[in-house]
Amino acid sequence: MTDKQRHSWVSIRDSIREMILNSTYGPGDKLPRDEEFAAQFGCARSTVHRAMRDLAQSGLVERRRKGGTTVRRDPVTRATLNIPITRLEVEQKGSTYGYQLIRQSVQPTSPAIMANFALPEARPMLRVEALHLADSRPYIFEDRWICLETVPEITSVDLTRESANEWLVRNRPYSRCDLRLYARPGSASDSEILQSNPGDALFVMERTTWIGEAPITSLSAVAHPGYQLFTQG
Amino acid sequence: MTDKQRHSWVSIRDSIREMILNSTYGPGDKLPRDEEFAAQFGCARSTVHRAMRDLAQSGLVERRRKGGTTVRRDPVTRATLNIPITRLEVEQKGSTYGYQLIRQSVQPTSPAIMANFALPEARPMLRVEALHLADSRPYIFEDRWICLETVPEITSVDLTRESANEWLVRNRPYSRCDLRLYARPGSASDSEILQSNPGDALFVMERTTWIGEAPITSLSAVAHPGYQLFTQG
DNA sequence: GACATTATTATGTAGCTACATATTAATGTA
DNA sequence: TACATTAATATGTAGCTACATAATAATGTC
Repeated sequence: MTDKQRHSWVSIRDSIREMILNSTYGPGDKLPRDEEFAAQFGCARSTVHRAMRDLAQSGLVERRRKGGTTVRRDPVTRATLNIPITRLEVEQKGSTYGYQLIRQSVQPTSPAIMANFALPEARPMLRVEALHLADSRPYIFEDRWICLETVPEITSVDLTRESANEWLVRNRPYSRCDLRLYARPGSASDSEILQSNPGDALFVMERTTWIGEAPITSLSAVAHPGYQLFTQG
Repeated sequence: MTDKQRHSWVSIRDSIREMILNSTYGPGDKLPRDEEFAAQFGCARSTVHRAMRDLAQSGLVERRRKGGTTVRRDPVTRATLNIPITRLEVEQKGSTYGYQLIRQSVQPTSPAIMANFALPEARPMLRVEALHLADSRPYIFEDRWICLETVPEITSVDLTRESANEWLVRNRPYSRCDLRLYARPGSASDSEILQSNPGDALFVMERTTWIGEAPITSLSAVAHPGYQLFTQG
């Protein structure tokens, strides 16, 4: 009678990871088939499969049907960013949240926004410029474009009271989100809105979302000097 | 005889997501049990389970044993960052990669690095300052600390030829990675190394990794002006 | 030999059962 | 009433079978 202890997929995953890290299998090598691993570990193929899926998702191995599983030649660092509603971010730091609508107007899509959405032609969109505050100090300034064809209800929302950020996130789940992060020097208008000094280094988050193929919103959020973005382990 | 078409977990997930988005279930609401959904959709509980796991991972719902599944009151945007080896990043842009070791020395941990690792006391570490180049132009400058207790072999690696980035990623998989992103104005030494102008806005990525509880490396990578970080959809 | 067709193969998914685990609700006892 | 113990419950996981799918290898035809 063989030893029939239960193997968790986590322990299987760790065993395989260990083998990769101690060079039993090196970069580019083909790993045994799931079934072979299952026999080796004395567990079911489904358990190996789950372990492998996790390793593949974390970027350590690559899987292809028929092709089998190979150790990635060039491992990537994968990190998950958690971007909450700005109000919550502020409140979780123990600060008081404030919000201020600056401008709002219907405009045809600018070339930059068309590029973000990969749109071939301009569409009518609502452009909303607003400021998020923490303890009455500027926190994040957002310049947002909302597609009126996809989100017509936005015109009947009072954006002086509720931020477009909050309304959209609560009412319009998205199926795809593109993110772009970079630094840029603060302009004169930045320093006016964010009460920063001209030439300050500003952290910019550009975010574009779709539901299916339909564009929802594209925005550039400029944070106050000193802002930091973390991963949540 | 009931209609026995196969339901993929993806379609089940999308159906449930759709219900949440069209307010069949609102923020904070408790969703039916997996079994009930399974009966409703005419599929197995395991299929609903997989759909739910995905929704939970993407941040739309929260699951708790016995507590059931609830729609998150405050949805978060979750994005996965793909951070490849710097050499690959450069090569994938079609540029020629270059590498240059600037300084290397054994030092006791600085307070900032101790904080990154959450270490109670200083440990001997190898500090490596190096520059990554794209088409002979500065691309990313990294200031890296490597824990000698966890990675003693690093002392026998010729870091003038191989970057610590590459050696570590190939030889030392990690189990935990903390990431911090921010912008900071370039200092005089930055502008010398990165050939930037003083006052340029620089994008900084701080990365700290562990294997189990043991610290591996902590680094601050400063990118050349104009650098952008993307999510890979 | 070039190209279309047909096996082969390893991963991916759906469905089932059984049991594990965490957490809440119910119950019993001082 | 207060607190410990026990039952109930929804999700989580392991194992199994069967079939789907994609990609490669083998084969056949001109």
